[in-house]
Amino acid sequence: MAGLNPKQEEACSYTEGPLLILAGAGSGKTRVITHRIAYLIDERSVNPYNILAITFTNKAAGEMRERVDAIVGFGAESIWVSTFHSMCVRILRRFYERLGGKNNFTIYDADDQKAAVKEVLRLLSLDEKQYPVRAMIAAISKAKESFLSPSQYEEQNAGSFREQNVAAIYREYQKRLRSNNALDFDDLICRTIDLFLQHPDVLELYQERFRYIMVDEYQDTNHAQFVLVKMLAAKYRNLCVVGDDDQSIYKFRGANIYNILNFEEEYPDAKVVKLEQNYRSTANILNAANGVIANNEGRKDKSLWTENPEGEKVVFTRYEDDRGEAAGVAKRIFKLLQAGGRLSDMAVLYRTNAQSRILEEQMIRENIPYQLVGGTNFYARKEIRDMVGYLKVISNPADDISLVRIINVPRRGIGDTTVNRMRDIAAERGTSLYDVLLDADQLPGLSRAAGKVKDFVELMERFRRTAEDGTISVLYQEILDQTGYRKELEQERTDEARSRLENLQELLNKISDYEMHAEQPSLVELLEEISLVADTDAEEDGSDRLTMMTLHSAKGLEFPYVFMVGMEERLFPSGLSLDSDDPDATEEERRLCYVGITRAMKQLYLSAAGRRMVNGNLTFPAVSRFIEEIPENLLQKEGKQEDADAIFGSQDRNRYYDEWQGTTFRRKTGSGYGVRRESRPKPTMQRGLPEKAAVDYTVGDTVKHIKFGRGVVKEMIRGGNDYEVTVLFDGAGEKRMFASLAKLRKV
DNA sequence: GAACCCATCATTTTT
DNA sequence: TGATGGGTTC
Repeated sequence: MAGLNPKQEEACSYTEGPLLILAGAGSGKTRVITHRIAYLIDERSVNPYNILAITFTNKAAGEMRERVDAIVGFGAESIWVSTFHSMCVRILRRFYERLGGKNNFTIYDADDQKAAVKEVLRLLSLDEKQYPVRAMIAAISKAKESFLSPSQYEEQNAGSFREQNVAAIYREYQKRLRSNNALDFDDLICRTIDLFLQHPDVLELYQERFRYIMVDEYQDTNHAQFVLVKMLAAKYRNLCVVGDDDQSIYKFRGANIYNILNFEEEYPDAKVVKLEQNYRSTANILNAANGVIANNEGRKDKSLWTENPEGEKVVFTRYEDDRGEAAGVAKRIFKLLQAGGRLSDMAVLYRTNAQSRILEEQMIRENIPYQLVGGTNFYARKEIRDMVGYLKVISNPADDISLVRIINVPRRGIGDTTVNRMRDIAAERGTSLYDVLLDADQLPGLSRAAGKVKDFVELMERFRRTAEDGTISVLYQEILDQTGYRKELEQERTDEARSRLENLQELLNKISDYEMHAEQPSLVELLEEISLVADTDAEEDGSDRLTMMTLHSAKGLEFPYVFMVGMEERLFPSGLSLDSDDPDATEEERRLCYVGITRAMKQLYLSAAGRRMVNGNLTFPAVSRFIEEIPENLLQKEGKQEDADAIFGSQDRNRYYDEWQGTTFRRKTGSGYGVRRESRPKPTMQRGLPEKAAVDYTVGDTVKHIKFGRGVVKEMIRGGNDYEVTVLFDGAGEKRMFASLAKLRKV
């Protein structure tokens, strides 16, 4: 195991029984996981077929797959590298009938859920104000995660009138999903658990298959996922979980930090390995991070250290206002560029998406190319959702939610009244809406609309026939043309319509791409990928751009130069977390700060503004407590450090803490900034740099890879003592891999 | 059914 | 500030 430190090596070679790897930021976690897999196969003769590696995001799964392929070579493809959700889909597609479902089920995403809840609220005549859709979805999700059925939920909250209604919403929601033959994301996990509980033979099948299980980002697992893993690992108990409690930042979406904190109680015989050597950051940056996180209680005891040089001090700049901050960041970026830095080495991180606007405006003004990561994703766009809606109905006509979405898009004279009447009939008959449409001409009271409904069903039936014997891309084009969707946009002749058309073209590209690469393309599988793979897997256009994103999106990434803006009380840590009665809320913000700081490799710039526009209000925020938690000797402070003094003269800072609400002013209308946002550049994936290696080839050489065969080295980037090698293979196309992992031989 | 006006409301996000 | 959703009007 060349190039691993003793702890890493220990983690790789401990293969039997439960293992907890506490992997600090930048400690070479992914390397350990991939090496461990290789070790299992090479040294312990484990059949790759018996290995399961679970990650959280598709991106992580993709990267791991690539690295595993590169290091393992032949046989690697039989390792399951998967997200929780795609693993469950795969299992359910095979066995869902055992639970009485149909295996062509549709997966409902957040938007579909929202539509379903809204329908339920209307049905139950409940007020959206009192029962906000978001909160209802959260409540349902939470209930599912703790395996509470609607009735159990009702019982548990028997005392509360409101909760009784929530239970009713949950019940109706679930009923709807069932009759629509749809599962939401939580169902994917929970129904798989149901399947295992009700059919022990199926569970055993997978226990036998997955004799070695690894879970990455274990601190992000929720309760249901914990249970699922536990069931799978129950027989062989070869469960290795990797995570960092200090990087747990997703409590708000169900992550349960106790899964990792209590792992040793759950598995008393567990071995614990701590990876505490950081290879990423300078000592100053790392110590700043340590200083901040030390203020949290209830964490696993560990302290990151590094052999890296001390480096520059962490810079903290207080700007007069938010615009000044954006300008200051831009100015600093120019300085870095002059000194030979590259934009792709820099990132600006912020707490809330709302902060991006002012930064974007500044970057546009200064002609600094940038990319936003995250934000609205491709599949959330209206035109895409519409087209996907058509595909969903074609694939699963029972999907009422999607049917209602598209039945009058583009306008075809089937208005709300008609739809509601037909829904009533469907409810009466106990059939799906689509079944009602099928005999629209027999229906009473639809006189005028009946013809239009009939036209629509005929259209849909034609699509279904195409779906049966044509390709998906042909079907897609047919939908675009025969519904008049394309024509309508073409006639609009606005920038927006043009961009929508481009997106529709992009979707076609994705579909064709899928058809070319899938082993056995099917509409069901395509839709599954669309639902499960949220973000556009970025075309890496390779152009040199600044990256801007939220702190959350930055997890798992690294950049030589990092800017963390808006280091202000009530922005970061967020006001909501400070007002929360949950003491962990502020600790989670601190972990988020820790995550942000540890993204930086060479230089970290922190900043705050003395005046900031928040939700249309002018505020005078105090400097974030996190700044004060960084040891003074690591900080280089710039700008006016006093708080609202800049505006109010000499007032006590703490007064502004207390009275911040009193110091906000409503902004008068009319001002506004001149620059409008351009269409957003598409998000691009970033990947981290690894560590060591000695190589006997260089750019231009022909090399051989165990799996991909012959190829020519196109590029070698040094990262630490490793090389990131880009090879153009004769068969497999261009691949990037690490010299230390890929067993490349010069030919 | 579409265009407009007003009121309301604001973390973080992947699957 | 801005996005969004509901209600109103033509």
